[in-house]
Amino acid sequence: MPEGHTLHRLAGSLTKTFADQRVQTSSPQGRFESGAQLLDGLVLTHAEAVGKHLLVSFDSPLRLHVHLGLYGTFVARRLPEPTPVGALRLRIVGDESYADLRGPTACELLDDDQVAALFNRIGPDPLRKKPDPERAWARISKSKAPVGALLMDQSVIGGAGNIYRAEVLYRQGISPFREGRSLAPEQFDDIWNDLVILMKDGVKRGRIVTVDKSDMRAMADLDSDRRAPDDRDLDGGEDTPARRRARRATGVYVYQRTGRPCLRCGVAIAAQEFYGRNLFWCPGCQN
DNA sequence: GAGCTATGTAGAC
DNA sequence: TCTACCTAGCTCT
Repeated sequence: MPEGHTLHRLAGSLTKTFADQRVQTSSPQGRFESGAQLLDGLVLTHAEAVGKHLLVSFDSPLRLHVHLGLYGTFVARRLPEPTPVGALRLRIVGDESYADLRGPTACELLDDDQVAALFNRIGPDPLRKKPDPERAWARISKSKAPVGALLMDQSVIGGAGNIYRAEVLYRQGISPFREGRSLAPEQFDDIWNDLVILMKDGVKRGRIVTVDKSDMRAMADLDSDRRAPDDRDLDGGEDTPARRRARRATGVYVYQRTGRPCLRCGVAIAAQEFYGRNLFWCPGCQN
């Protein structure tokens, strides 16, 4: 389930697996049948990511555009290919491997103009080679919208999602409720630079870890009471699935850690629905 | 095995 | 603002 780092990792994996191979494509589910027919028999040249979008190029003017949405998957495995099961939108078969795409929000073919339009509507991506953070700052510095919402807006910054939003604001001690225009330029620079570090690390690891090495031990100690009786009584409530999830998430400071004490100030991590998504933050140290 | 939830977006209204 | 997308990991029974 992807933020930008997942897509960049996927693009690298698809390139490595299929580059310069003539591929067979099909849409067993039928929802991408015409597109799969157009791609069938072409040479896949490379894949790249921009924000949370994936673009796959072939020896053709058309490019495959995929957005995985909340629960799409695109997984490559070694041949032999198994019989398709369930809602399989697209299968790509190469010389030694195949890849299955399931449940995407977008799976379509784009021409050059449409690809250009896609790039235009996505903000600078911290994982691209030469992103232009000034574009993001131009939007944020003029906006009355809360910075917690701006960081999730893909036209402001491409690729950051709910976890990176929560974690980078915590790491920089900035309240998600502050208006974008109230940030100092240096604060934006710190957010951007931290995103670059965290997201690159996410690509490398294949998962999001935002806790600094120097805090790892303290976080583990903080969570060492996983089965302690008072764990159920942080705010007087019963144990819940959310709380159990939170206890497992030791690689992050605030995301899905509702009710757990903040590593730095001890105040309970807060959560609320915010612009239709769950927002997590520390009311003690994010101002 | 059933039920719930989630790292997201597009499109309908 | 609501709904579709229809996966997959987790918990509960």
